[in-house]
Amino acid sequence: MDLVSGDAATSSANSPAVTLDEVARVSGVSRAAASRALNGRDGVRDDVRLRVRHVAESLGYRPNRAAKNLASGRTSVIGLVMPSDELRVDPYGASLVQAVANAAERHDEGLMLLLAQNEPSRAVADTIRDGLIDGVVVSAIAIGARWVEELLDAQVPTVLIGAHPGRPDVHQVEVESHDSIMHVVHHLASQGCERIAHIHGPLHRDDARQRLDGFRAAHLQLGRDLDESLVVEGDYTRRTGQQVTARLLEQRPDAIVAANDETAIGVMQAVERAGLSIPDDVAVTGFDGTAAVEVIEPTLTTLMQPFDEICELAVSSLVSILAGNAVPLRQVVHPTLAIAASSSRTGGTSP
Amino acid sequence: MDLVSGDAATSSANSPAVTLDEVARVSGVSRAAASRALNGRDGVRDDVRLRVRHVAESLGYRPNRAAKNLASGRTSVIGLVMPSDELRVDPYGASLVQAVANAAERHDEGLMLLLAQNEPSRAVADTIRDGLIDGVVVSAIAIGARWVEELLDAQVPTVLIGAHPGRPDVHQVEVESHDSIMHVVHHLASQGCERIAHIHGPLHRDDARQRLDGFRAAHLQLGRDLDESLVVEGDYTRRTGQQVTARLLEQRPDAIVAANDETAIGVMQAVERAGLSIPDDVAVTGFDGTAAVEVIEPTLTTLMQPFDEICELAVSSLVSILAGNAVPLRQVVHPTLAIAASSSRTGGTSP
DNA sequence: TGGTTACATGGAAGCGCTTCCGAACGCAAG
DNA sequence: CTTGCGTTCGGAAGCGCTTCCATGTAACCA
Repeated sequence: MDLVSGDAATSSANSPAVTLDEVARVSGVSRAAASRALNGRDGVRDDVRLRVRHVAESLGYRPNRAAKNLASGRTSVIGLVMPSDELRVDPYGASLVQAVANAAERHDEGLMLLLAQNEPSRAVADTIRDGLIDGVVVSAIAIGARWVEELLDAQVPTVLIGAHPGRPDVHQVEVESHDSIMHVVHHLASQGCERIAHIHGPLHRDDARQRLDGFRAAHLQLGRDLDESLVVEGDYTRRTGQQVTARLLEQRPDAIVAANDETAIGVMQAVERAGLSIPDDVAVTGFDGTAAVEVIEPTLTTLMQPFDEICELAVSSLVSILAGNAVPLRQVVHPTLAIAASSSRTGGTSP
Repeated sequence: MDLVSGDAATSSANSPAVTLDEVARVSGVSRAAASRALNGRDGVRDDVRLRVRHVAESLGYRPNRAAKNLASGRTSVIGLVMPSDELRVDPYGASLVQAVANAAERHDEGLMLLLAQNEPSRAVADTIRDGLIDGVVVSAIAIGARWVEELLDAQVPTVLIGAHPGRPDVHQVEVESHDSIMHVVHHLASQGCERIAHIHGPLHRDDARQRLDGFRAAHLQLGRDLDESLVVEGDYTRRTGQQVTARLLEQRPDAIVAANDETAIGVMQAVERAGLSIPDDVAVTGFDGTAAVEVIEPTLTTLMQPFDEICELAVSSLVSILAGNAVPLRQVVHPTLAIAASSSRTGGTSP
């Protein structure tokens, strides 16, 4: 087996790397002025700024991040914190990572992945203290875990993706759930569904509670009595969705509103296994709009989370906070109801 | 609840951060000596080193990464490069990210996510030149794309996850595919399967070709003539697996070896839709062992990639390369055949 | 015209760390 | 008692950047 000696220690350097000094010299100004010109600080005449910028570009100048960081105390790197498993287990996590990565890139911020295992708050806090990152975006999936609370207490600039009413002091970007689920129930009703069931998420999570409340509210609005045996608990996983549905079917629901897509997929599997047809025997809806729903059959009616919008908002808020600007603590984003085959009965009223 | 548990070690924003100077002063040595002591460089007596280390710990000293980086030219952060979509679309990508993140943490390296969109080689190269990261792990998924080739040419310390025979000059960690697929075919034969089909991946990828070759080799070994109409092309996606299978079933295969799990899941859907039973009418096997297979029914026989091992190897190799050590260019890791319901016929010989 | 304000500019002081290099020391050999 | 060598140590020079501050210049009003 052939070896290669790692002479790579000099990694970055094939060319000698242009420094700010050079840019300044070529531009005929001081390093201080050049710095100001390039960073949009004022104290530089416009023509000088333009000249410096032009020189920088033509020289292919790229500021050394480490130096910048050391001098300014800012890294232009943000962290994304989420439970280690989530990424692998739920497509929601993957969608989130991707969207946050894109948003970060758009804002010219690096993205460091901080997968939280057992006692991550310490690791994250350390990472920040070490000067590696400026702040973090924390996935809602983690909300409720003790380490998240610790992290929030740790004085680290943070934006939460997901609602966390227990911590109104922390910036959060949340997805409207209550009215959205109401909307879904109304849609199902319009399809002629009469016994609409709901598999909710773990109720210590606010999103789960919102969805359940919305489900109830819709029944109230429709003037229907809700059969409580049609409301059961899931845990956002496919497997549980499947198991719970097996039992739930005994209650003869003609529609099942799942709290998320993974659950919905489990529901569909269980329904089909029971020999019932979707949507005619049982309509099914989800929540999230992850890639998983694109490949399921029949296509799943779901509330599409605007991942890009959410993450863009989270990242831009964080950037704003880091810049010292005021940012609303709570920002709400609305999902889109994507009606597909799993809830479209031939006899139903189209919305 | 209480994060600020006493020691100055914990609070991040409040206390002024312990510097090397302080550690040195308290230890009664120069900053130079302290640096050497803490970094394991020699030129320090053992007792001094011990003392300094002890002081550093008791003070809760954490070196400022930016300063370290600026002075040393090393960042202790590595990048993970993969196509932007892959993370969202294929659980393989998610598994990989998670495993790499864990491996990086184990090696005390930060992990920066570099999701490649259109023209990322430039972005990645820039990121490195800016001094943000030392090297990259590149997902095989991207192999073949032009930007990868550019990246590989860019003198960036790189380890590829996946085989890339076209670039024997680049470090790569690959999963053995050829013999593994042979193994699968033999297993299917032992279950009484006689018309074994294969849906391979895009043949510009080496893993796809390896698997196809292994498939053929197994038939040779079994002394069987392979009906070429049983070999069809997929693209590693679920949807295509489904579409291709619909047609493939006309050839009356009694087993389908899919090139990866996503394809296999598509296959299973198509087979069930055709009213055939798995495994008795058609046995199905996959390749990867992502989380997706855990929730599919019937459980899928698959070759489990040792994600942790692969990524550990990739990261430790990269770290080694960065340290200037020699590392084998090609390292091969073996998957495990996990036999499950999708290929276990009641009449078959158990392995 | 003088006196003020307003702004543009460059010198220089760091940011916290690594590392080169010469000083100091100890010790064996000559 | 010297010489020479190996080792341990501290001084100091940066790494490339930001930013404070003193200086210089032009523009303004009275």
